Amino acid sequence: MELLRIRLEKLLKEAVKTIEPDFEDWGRLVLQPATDEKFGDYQTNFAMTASKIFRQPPKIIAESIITAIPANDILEKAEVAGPGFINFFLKNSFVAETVRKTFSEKWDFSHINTEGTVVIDYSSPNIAKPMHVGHLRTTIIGDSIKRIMKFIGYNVIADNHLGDWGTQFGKLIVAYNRWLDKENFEKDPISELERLYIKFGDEAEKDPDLDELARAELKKVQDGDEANLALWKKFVEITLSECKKIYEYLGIKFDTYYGESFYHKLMPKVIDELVEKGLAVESEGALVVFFDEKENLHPCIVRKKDGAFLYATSDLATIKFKYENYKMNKALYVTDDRQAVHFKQIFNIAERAGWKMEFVHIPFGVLSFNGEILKTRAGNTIKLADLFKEAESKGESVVEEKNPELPEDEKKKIAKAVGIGALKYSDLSQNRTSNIDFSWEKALSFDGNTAPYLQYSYARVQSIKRKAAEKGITLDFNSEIKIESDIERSIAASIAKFPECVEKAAELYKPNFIADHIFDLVQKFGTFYNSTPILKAEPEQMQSRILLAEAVAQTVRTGLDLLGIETPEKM
RNA sequence: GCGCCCAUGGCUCAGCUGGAUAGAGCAACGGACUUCUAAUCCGUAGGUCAGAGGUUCGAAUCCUCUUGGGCGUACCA
Repeated sequence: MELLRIRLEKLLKEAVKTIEPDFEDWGRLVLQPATDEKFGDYQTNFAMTASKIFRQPPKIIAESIITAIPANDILEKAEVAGPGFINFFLKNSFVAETVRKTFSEKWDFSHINTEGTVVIDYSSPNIAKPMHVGHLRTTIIGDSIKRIMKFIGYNVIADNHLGDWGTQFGKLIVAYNRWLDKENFEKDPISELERLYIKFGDEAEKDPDLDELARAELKKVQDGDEANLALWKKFVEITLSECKKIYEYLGIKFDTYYGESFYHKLMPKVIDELVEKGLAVESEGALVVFFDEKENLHPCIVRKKDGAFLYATSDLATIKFKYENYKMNKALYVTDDRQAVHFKQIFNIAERAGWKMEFVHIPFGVLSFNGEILKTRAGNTIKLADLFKEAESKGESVVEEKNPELPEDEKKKIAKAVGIGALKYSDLSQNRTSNIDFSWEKALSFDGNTAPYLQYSYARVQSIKRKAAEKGITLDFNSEIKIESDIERSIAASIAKFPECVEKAAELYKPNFIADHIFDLVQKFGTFYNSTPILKAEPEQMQSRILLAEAVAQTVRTGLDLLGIETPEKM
């Protein structure tokens, strides 16, 4: 089904062509959702921006556009307003029919170029360090963006670019060889690795030579030293299996796990190519790429003086690999804001190397706790296991209170969906660029603009449907939805415009647009629900109202699904 | 020093890349459960959008400067 905006744009274009046949600057013709319902459904400021070109006052242009709009069955009226806006009011019948069609038809996003592959790099934990809350943002935001891109119709590959080849291995090997607690390692390998990592940091502060040793050990890994390679492999296996448990728990799936080690063998060739193309030159013993002065970027080291590769090298290798193995549309990177400069450098180098594709760094704000940035070394992290447990138990206590008669396993499932939903939503519902100071209270809030609130509305609709079924009423998806009140009109319009908000979310990589939209929809539904009887209405009215409620529920479910949040049938 | 991000009611945040009277949620206050789940709903109160200039029909949004915060700045990722 065509988006409403696209439908309307076509009409508008026809109208403009009629009054100004030579006009071609269609980029100017922007249709926006109305800022207030009293201004209708959509508005355009075209008449104002075109005023200079057409050499006429905005209001005159607006008037002639309105009269030139071809006959159609979607528009109730169009009005000139304020300094020259044109406000468009859609017919109730058209909006209602659009809502009804959402039950059987998919939205058509063919006006967006989705050709080729989109690779999205997110989560990407550092192997051998335990994941903590700090890793949650990239994971949750990345997963949501992946879902959104897929919904639009992109062919998406979710890539977990594991940090499995970096400095931490050198440090860990040094620590492992010196301070390993064998018993603990066998019992709980992850926590022993964490202990060793922290221990190394503490020791290195007293003895800076240790860092040098660590670098040497890392180099040995990268050069294929057997003993070190075996240790490396062990560390990777241990942490990766732990990470995968977390992903499974969160309902997050990756298509590829091409970590840095995967690209290692490609790196020398990347370096060769950069040197060949005159991009990388030697400086102070290292191999470095310099940038044009106007870029305002500091030089980027692609090979250390000891011959080892780094983060930049592996990212460049990744890009070259993508360029050669996929028909790339976009390469997306979801990492925190502090890496912005790194990606500017990498993208600039890749472009100069001729690895053509669209690069987007999708940054998010840094997560802190009590004002301090979370660091494994500082020991101020919140363990994911604790966070998840807390989320579930809070969910459990509410379910227990509201629905004690449900079977235990269902209560458990609901508790998890609600608790984890609240957690994910607290992050996804705000603009990703803001820095967040983690708060238990906020992360696990169930009231107001939260996932449980949205899930609750969904569950209420399911409950109505169950009650209807008990009464022997069957849902007829072909029957008409009749808009009988302002609130119903408002709800229907919100549902019909939902895909446009997904489109916007995809364009700007901002899941919070979706959260905003469904929250607004659900608030309206709350008003409707509390003021309008459904099951006690006359048969025809009842059918129409149930369908509208069902459309709300389906939109909420779709929206929450795009955020990676589940919708239980009861709660 | 240079660069990036940020500043919106008491608190936490939206604000769809310049639109009409700046919106929510918490918290506060007053109302609504013999009625489809009160994890809800209705209402009241609360703002010089950090400050000053500029751009224009029109600025929280764009430009410049100032103040105050966060971050990054060649061998970490």
